[in-house]
Amino acid sequence: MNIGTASEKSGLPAKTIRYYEDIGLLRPDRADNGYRDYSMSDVHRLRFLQRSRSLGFSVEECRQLLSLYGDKERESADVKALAETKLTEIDRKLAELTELRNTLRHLVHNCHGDSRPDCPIIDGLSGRVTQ
Amino acid sequence: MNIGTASEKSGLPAKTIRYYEDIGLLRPDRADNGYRDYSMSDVHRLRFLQRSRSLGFSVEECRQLLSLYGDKERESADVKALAETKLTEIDRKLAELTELRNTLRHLVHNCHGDSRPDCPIIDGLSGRVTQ
DNA sequence: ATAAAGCTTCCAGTAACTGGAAGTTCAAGG
DNA sequence: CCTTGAACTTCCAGTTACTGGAAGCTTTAT
Repeated sequence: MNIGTASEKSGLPAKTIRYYEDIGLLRPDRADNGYRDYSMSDVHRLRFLQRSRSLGFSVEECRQLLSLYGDKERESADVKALAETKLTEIDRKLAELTELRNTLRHLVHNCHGDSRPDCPIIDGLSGRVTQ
Repeated sequence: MNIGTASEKSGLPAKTIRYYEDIGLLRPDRADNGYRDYSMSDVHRLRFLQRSRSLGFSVEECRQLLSLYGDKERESADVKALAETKLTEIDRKLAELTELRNTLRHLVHNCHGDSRPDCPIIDGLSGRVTQ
């Protein structure tokens, strides 16, 4: 499929997809006319990149995570260690995101129509800070 | 407190904190010696920035979210609408992050020691793709 | 008193896109 | 068959969000 279709399916702009190719994150085929030709497997990689980038992982982290996806020696110890490191990171992000959501939800439900600007729950937006 | 302390408490490098001041995300006091002087409220803002940036929100989105925090007209309709938009976004991120974690966990637990490289659950890494 | 650590500004460099120009190829309508 | 517009190509420049380093001032610790 052409880059436009891959863009639609992955949720990434065509520009970004070409950029990811430049930095070696994927290698789509080329059709006879010179157009890039994406397989479903390419689209999976792209969709994965879209997701993990939007969740705050760096491109280099994504490259590592993709190695889990593509690595033929997936049972090796360091690949497993990498996955576990990332799992811990994801769990931390999940906790932070949950906290952020709860606070925002409180803000929407409890502060609506209240004209006092010193609503104390707002402090929760910043999470716990070590004093 | 000095920038070093604020850096420790917020989890942001001093460089980044100065940068956030440059682009108008906070305005710490200055001590007589010219050093920046951060209040606990500044640290809350910084911690909030640290969290939301690491979760994939852009600086401009963070600026908006901070307006929820600081806006004295917090009961206005558009501020509430903004909070609700962000809530939806956060819920989507939560779902994606959860999926990513589950797949990765599967990968770690089910594929360890298995030398077959075509483990089908790996496909889950990229999430559902519209065919 | 002096050295090291921490602060200041400023300027340059990097990461990860993003926009636009200039040209080629394809799909649809006349 | 011709043309016109959308989609594709490469290349280069610009933007966002930092990040590193120089040069110099202030504070803290021996």
